Amino acid sequence: MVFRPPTSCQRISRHSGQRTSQCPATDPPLHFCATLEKRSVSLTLPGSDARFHPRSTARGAVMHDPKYLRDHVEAIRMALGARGHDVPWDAIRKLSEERRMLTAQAEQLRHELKKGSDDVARRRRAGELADDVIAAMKHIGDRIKEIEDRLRETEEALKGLALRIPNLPHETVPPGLDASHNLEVRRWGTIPSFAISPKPHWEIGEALGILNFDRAAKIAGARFALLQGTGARLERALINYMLDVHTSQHGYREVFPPVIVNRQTMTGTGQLPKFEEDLFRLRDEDWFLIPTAEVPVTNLHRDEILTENQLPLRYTAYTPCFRREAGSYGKDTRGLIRLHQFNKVELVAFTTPDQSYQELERLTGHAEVILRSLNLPYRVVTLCTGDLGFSAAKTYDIEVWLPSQGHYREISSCSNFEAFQARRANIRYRPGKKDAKLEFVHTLNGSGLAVGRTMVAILEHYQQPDGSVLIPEVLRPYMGGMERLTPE
RNA sequence: GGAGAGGUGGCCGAGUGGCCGAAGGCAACGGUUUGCUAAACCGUCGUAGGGGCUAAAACCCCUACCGAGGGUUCAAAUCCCUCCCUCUCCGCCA
Repeated sequence: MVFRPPTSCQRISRHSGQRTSQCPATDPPLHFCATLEKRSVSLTLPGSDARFHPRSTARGAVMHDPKYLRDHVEAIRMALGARGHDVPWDAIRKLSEERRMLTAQAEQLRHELKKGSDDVARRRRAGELADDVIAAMKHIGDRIKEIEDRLRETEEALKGLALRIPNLPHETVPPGLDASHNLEVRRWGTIPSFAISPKPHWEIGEALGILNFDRAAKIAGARFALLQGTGARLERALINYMLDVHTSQHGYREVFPPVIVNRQTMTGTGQLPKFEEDLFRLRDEDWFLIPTAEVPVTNLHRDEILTENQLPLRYTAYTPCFRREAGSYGKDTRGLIRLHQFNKVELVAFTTPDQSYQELERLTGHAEVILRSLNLPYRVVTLCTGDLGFSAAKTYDIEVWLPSQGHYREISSCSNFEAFQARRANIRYRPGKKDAKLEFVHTLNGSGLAVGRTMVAILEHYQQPDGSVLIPEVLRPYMGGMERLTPE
């Protein structure tokens, strides 16, 4: 298996709107994902100027120039390397060409039909008969119907496949197979040494009486947690503290969105169609529980046209998050690390393309501020191509040190999606320059932070030999001045 | 859950079968006027796909789009059906 991350991604300034402003309610637009339009993928491909413009009309996605698409299918496939391993490229290419052909035929016939109809109108007005034209047009109308039926099928098939193509990694993303190839960027804080071996957070919490997993299992099942007393209050304190910092110090606007969303919303941010098995879906409805606030908050501006001077837009949201955790059997079965329901404060940003990587650094820094103020040691790693999520172009994971496990664990994940989500969700902006075309915004988000895992880190770092746990100073105002958790 | 009203361009809002990509207004942009601002006046002004011409644009031609999907018709924003969404009233409810 060969990994070919895009090695030299020279930017070419090209922007192009590509969709109508309507977005079918249950039929998300076709997006060949990828930020290709903004990058020249430097591969040995002829004429690959990296433009890749699917088109969508109210009928759905429609195809264009086959040679063009073929170039791009190839360019994307090469650039994705192993990330594109399970994408059916041949089928995409074949369907693309078919769509191109059918579109051309349909357009030609519609042109004739239009002219014929005008002719009928003209003759009627002149008081002439038009029966011959009417007969001919009737025939053409039937042929159009046939072709459009085939076209519709082709488009649906193509769209279904194209929505499964992941985003392209940014040029600064290190190549690699899996998490072991992630690149550490920086560390902060000192890893503490404990006189006796530090207890895991669930032992600490259960001894304090603030965590109860037996009851959670009774009322819900495995991978749920019950917080009690000061534990519940600490969770609430963390949420409030994080929101306060992000709104008053970092300039984010607080939102509190629905945690149940529809299929189109899930498709806009990239959870669907590929990852349905990771989501909780409501019975009898095309509704899903959100796995992260990224989903509703990024979709705030779906199908909207923003103005450049509105950007950047920065939102923060506290929501519960729900994940099936399918395929994680046996991992992190104890404690608060991996639950079906957990709390998270999320940061979401919309920017112009030229600012998004600056924004990624900024946003990551905002998440780090929380850890620093809690005095929790952490490191930042850049995910390698093999570990990168489906929709992301670049991701920094922030990992907090967990004393009981003796290693760093993810507590935040901050990503730039470039235009990938904006394309799927049709979020555009009008550049300030006169005569400027509409462009897709860039979207970003990051946890700031995962509340449950922050609780884990606090319990473990602030545990005392007598079984109590000190409350970090910045949280004390949120705890009624309380300085220490003691057995309840 | 019951009854009703409505979804048209960035926004508001006309438009009941052909000359409608769609009047008018607002906003925006360019200009004239102006001490500055404002006002007035003139002009431009939807999006996407394909093709032509280009070094690339501009520009020209074709096609699609009036909530979504389907139907009737030579021809649909306009007529019919289904669905989605919004609003109002009634009932129920945190």
